[in-house]
Amino acid sequence: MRADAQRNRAKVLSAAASAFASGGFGVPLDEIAALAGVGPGTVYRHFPTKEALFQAVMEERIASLIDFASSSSADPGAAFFAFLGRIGEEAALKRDLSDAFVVPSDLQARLHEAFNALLVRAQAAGAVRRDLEFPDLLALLKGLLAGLAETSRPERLLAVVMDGLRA
Amino acid sequence: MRADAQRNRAKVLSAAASAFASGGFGVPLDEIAALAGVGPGTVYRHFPTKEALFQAVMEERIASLIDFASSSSADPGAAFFAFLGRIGEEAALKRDLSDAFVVPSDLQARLHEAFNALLVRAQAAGAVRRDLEFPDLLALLKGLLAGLAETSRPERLLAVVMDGLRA
DNA sequence: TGCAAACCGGGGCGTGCGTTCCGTATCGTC
DNA sequence: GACGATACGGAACGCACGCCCCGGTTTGCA
Repeated sequence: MRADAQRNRAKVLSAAASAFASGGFGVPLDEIAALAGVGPGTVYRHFPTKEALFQAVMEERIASLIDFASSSSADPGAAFFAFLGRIGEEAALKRDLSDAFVVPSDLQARLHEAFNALLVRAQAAGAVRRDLEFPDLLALLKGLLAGLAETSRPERLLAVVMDGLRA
Repeated sequence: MRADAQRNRAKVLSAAASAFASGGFGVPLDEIAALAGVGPGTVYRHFPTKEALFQAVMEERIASLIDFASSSSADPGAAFFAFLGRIGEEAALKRDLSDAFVVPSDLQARLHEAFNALLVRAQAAGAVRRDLEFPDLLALLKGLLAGLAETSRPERLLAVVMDGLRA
């Protein structure tokens, strides 16, 4: 790969990271290109589609989330709520995390899987109410994340939902 | 008003009601026109803008909601949760209710006001946790409504949030 | 029944977006 | 230093949407 191409790829990635973080997946691609000091065509040379760019940006963050979920503590309940808290923190700062649950990709699938595992174990341990299935939790989470992005005190929302989830 | 104009206005309103209910505010206006068996121009003859049409459709439903909130029972806590339940029921059936909280209009303002009053009284009565202000509740509700529209068991989500809201 | 006013339909405009194309500039090699 | 391959930029395309306009039709009153 040519040196300038490598440079531009990096610039695009970093511009996309900050643009997605503040505007979510919805930011126009032209805006990302402008922020990177590059034409839209250049973006498309490096990433075949907008979703691919989004996925590239989210890759390590999601992987880290999944790690966090997998390397959970012994207490399933604590692990579940810690994960929820972590997601909440991050979503309050960066708008793109909530889109990572919505925009389809294999990242999304892996994230769902990890989260589902946490839920099942927490329910088995009696820490989370049992009358809740994963799709319900997902719908709730999507809504919560959307709400987190537009309130000034995300901890409150998170606290409400967490309390509601306890068995 | 000419007879055919009256007929068309009614057809547009009823088509819009069903279109908004199943697709939310986002449904293309051309789709509503087609459903009414009418051209887009005709829709704009009767309603100056898409938002005006939406508002016309929601008018009585929102008014009924506000009535429900105002003519509340003696117990502030019960009134608050009954209102929440009512909203949840309706939002589970019709996707447009959640947009009524988002699309700006005087309906939106009146709805917010009524809901805020319920919250304040329920908190004063000790039925709802006090570490929550109206904007927080609103953000939570928006998210919840968005989630309700895409889950198969809306009662679960509603139950979680309600339990989380209790003092 | 005839005529003017009101209304209808759908084609068309402007906008914003994701995506593609291609003439031009840049890079790396001989 | 020159030449081929590679990458760049931004103009252009296709699409979807909200909204407007105008030629033709329908309506209701005289």
